[in-house]
Amino acid sequence: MSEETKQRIIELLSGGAEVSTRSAVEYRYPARELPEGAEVTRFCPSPTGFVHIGAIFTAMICKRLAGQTNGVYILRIEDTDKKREVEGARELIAEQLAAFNLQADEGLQADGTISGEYGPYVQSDRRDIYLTYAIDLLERGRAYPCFASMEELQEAVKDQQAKKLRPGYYGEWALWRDRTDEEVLQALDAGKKFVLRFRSEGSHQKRMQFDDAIKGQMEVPENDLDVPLIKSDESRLPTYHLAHVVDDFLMGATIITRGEEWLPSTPLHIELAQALGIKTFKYAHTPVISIVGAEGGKRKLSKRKDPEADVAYWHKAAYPLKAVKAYLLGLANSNFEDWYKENPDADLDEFEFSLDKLKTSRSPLLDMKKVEDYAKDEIARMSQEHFNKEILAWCELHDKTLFDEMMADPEYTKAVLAIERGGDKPRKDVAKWSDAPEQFRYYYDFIFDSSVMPKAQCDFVEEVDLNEQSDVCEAFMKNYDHSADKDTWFENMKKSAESAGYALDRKELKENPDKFKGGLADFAKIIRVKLTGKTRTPDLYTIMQILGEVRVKNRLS
RNA sequence: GGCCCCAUCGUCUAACGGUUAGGACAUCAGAUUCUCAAUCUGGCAAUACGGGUUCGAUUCCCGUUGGGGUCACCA
Repeated sequence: MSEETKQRIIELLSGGAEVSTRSAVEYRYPARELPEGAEVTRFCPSPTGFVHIGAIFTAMICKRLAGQTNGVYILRIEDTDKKREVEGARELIAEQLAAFNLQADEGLQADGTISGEYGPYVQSDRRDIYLTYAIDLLERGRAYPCFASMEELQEAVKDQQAKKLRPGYYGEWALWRDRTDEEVLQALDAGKKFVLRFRSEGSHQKRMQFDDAIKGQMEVPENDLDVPLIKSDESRLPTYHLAHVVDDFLMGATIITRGEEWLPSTPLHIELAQALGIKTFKYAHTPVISIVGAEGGKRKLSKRKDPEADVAYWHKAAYPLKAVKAYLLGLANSNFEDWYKENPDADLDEFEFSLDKLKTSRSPLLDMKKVEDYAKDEIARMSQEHFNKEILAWCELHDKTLFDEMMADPEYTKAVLAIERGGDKPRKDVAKWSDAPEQFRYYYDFIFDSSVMPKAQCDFVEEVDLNEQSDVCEAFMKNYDHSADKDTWFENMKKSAESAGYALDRKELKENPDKFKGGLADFAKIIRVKLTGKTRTPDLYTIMQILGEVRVKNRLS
């Protein structure tokens, strides 16, 4: 291609503006002064308004890798696709990462500011930099304009499929790879849009090798695709491929941690780096988190079908995020679980993370039950103070009625929230803060009375005869003494149960089931449901003590 | 379809070529002076299949089957 033609293209790409030379750009990005072995990692989400749980997984790995080597963890925003960008998404990403304690050392910060000397950290702000490298490639004959329309491209793919050939823009299918200057000039004159494509020198017949820090030694065919480097629209923004290589080179990334879905395009990225004359990167392709689909079989966690794929879900349900992170860490490193058991109070960042242990992980399935298990443990271990704070904070935001009731009598609420917490065997019935209403609303008369009958109670009413219910309550109240201690209280309940026709001895009940209306457990169940509207609660004595005599009497009579 | 990755309980996983194939979650049973998801005890539960190599294979090799990823001017 003649110099003249190249100049025309450069002018079009840059819009006539001066474009820096590579050396001028690279001068602004000096080598980092970091200790031996320090890793510079980067997490690069797109601002689509959706943060995938798998992204948190990858971000966590990035942060840990940098953290434990005294390196740098960069948060870069990849917004080269303006069509997909959602307003406010950038802030959302920063906030959600911060909530997981995954704020970056460099780049976008939780408060929306940007820090670091290797910026800009938003790709759309780096357009001219990409242009510099694209033009460098063009000048050296490693890039060329392609004027093919979408239709033509699709046509070609159809053709390839019909001929059972590998689809793609390569070899003889690379429509504009070997056009003459005249043809290019003609297209330019006609004002046709064009993308700047990479001129690959690879061959699909030849094989190449690279080492993946997680997958190990890989051997794959070379890249031979002439992929687009710069898009055809007036933004003149680069594609991911160019942006990745340029940014990570300039920012001094030492390891590219990214989802496994990038594995197939790694040969391309390696060739691109070579074409630019820069050192190729070390890659670590992390497994993708999956879920069992309704159709059966594993599939990628999808944004539309699985609410839990979106990190917003975890925030909304208000799981303690440390637990979610612990679960994720356990997925990544199987020895984490043991470590965590031994160091339950340690900061998760103290865990020595290893990429190596990810080798056998293949798109693990998200196990909500296990996450909840972690969450319950986490909450059970929390200090009472912390627990109260979280519960109240959630209620204030999401259940104002309950919150107001709680605040109306702080001492009472304090007692309610402390039930069966602490000690060796704390209850584990709260897995997320949004469980609060379910767990605590029955302690408050206003809500207990005004709310529709809780479901447990509705079912129960159908099961147990109404008269029987009042008989049981009556019998119970006859012997009820609010000031009695627990043992006495229990003895009194037994007395009441017996007089109402319930068996005290399980064996006896088993032997003569017809002689009794039920066992002591059944008796207690009726009391429990009348008192709380639930079939599962902490122990009755404690509840009654906290509710107080008046409430107990009101509810049981 | 081409290319790539992967194959141990339902799930996440552990096991220098020699283990009664281990753990965690889930599940089931029993225990705990009333419920319970808490606690304790116990149970069920896996090396996809077929060939090699080897005294010996979950482990190494080959094939089959199965699953996943990817083949965009999306990242």
